[in-house]
Amino acid sequence: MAIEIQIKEIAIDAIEKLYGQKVSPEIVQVQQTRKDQKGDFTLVVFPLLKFSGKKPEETGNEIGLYISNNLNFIGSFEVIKGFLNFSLLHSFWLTRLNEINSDTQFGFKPVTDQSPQMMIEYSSPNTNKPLHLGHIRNNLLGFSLSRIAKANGYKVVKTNIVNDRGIHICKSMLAWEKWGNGLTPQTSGKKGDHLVGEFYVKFDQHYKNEINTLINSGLSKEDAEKKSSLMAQAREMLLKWEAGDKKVVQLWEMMNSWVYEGFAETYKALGVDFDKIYYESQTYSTGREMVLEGLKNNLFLRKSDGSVWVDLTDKGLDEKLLLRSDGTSVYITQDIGTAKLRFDDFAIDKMIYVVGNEQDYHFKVLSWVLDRLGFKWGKDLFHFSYGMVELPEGKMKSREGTVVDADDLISEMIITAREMSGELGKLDGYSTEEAEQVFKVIALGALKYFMLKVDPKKNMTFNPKESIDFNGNTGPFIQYTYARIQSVFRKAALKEIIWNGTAPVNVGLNDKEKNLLLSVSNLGNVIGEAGNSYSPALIANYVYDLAKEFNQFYHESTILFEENEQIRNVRLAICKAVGSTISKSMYLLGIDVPERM
RNA sequence: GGUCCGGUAGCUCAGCUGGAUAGAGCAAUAGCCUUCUAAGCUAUGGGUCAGGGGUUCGAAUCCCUUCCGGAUCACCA
Repeated sequence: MAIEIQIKEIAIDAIEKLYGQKVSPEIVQVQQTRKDQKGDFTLVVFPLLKFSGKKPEETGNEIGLYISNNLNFIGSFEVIKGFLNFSLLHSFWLTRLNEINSDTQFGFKPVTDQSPQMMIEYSSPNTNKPLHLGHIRNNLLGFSLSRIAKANGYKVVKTNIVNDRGIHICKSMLAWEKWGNGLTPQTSGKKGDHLVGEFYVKFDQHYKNEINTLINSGLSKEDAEKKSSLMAQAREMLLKWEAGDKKVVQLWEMMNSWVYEGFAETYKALGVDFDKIYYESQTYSTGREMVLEGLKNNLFLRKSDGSVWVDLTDKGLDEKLLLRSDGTSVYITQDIGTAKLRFDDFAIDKMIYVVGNEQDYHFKVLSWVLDRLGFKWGKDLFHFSYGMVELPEGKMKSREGTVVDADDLISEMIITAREMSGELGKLDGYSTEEAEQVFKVIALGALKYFMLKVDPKKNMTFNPKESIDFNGNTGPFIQYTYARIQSVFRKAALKEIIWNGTAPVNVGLNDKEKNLLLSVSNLGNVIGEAGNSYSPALIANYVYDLAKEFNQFYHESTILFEENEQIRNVRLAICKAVGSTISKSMYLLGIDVPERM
């Protein structure tokens, strides 16, 4: 049981015994003592004064005495300005340290057949262009969430819905037919998703030219858009696709397969993966059937033009279109179908969608529509909404060429890591391949940590030139701390220092050592909290604090040069616990830690 | 206009189930590599926690309000 809770329970006892009053638990606040004060845990006395009817000093001392008499791990206590500070016995901390070190799953809950199942949807790309910075945030969040959920005892299914059909991919297809000259990823030497993306851009350019020409010939912008022959051809292609036209479907399959090869490469570089991928092309008709069935059951309404709507005004939302007047499906239709297929495929207890906050409204609607269709999980679906990634100049705009491409970014990061490592020259004993592997780990560590340490719901600014640093509050700093610890153990072996892996419990601890133990101990709780609040950022910030504290400790204290064997063993045990905690936390963020760097 | 989300140091961000003197990093300045990795450590400067009101022994944190920024309210996805 967490120490805070133990103190709290005894405190409640104390008030009843001392003052004859029953207090509710939320009034009793136990927290960690501020770093600049003596003590480990603090009971806030102010709210208890009305029960004691005495001054803060006196009340604190009475309760403090009761608690230290009833909890065997309290070493001493003092009352400062209405705060009752407890110092715990060193032996308690050291016992705790040994417990942590002997528990390889410390902080992680086991997953069994009986565990609830959680499905997490993330990534969800369109197949007409390559992944960009925004997708990176999505993928990293989704992947990290899946690991956090698993550490909290969920069976996790990672899923992806690929938006592989629709007008957008038809635009790329049409451009390729018109101006592609049979170009393929092989003949062009380009990554498949980038190639297809280029044709999407090409379509857009030609379309704009066409519109401008029409406008110059005297048409209004609206009429020009209606008269555009390129757009008409793209639409026609979509209709042919829906009708199963052989040639169109073949082209579609070919170009999508290029994109998938490209995506696979990016996903691999990012280190994310999926257990089950759904394709919109396979789910949208199910969605349409469900809407029509709902219409039959009077859950939805059909307007005079034939379009189908859901009225959610009673939920504070608007009317929302579910099927177009021509009977074709819209964006949400596909999500309805996908949801049904998923729940048919898996016994899902909890469904999480990792999707940007521009779709907050969409998911509110989806939730109610599914509820109305009779799915008991509809109301409970969880939209993990995250903010946009912006550039210093503002939003990314493909039109202005300010989109930061995922692949470009990753390779630039690796180049920077390589240069920096070269300058520092610490990997001199490594082969080229080994060193290259470490550069990748560091580069990705920097990128991932940067994206994950920010509160997901906030928009974040990404400065391509300055943002990603390798110093300070960064992934590499934490990785570095881990590498240092590993180095200590390598050196210990070289020096033939014999250590049985445990800390002696009869040794005193200095403040830094105690703080490190506290931080390690906390991370166990934080992992659970992160599971409830779904926040990789929580873990990221805690693990940074731990790494920072360790680096300070490392500079202030000797470890292997410590002559007192007992103290040396305590410090080695702390190194072990910190290293293992860092690696577990980073694992939850999807970040690897190197043995050397 | 309705709804939702944000506003904390020059910049990027923590802290938000109310607690002690609001924290990091970057940037700036000054130190520290013949001791376990200097991607590090130490020190200095930097704040009307957007403004105003309220609740409270106590507010960056909760409530109300104003201002600023973003998102959304499509037969787009």
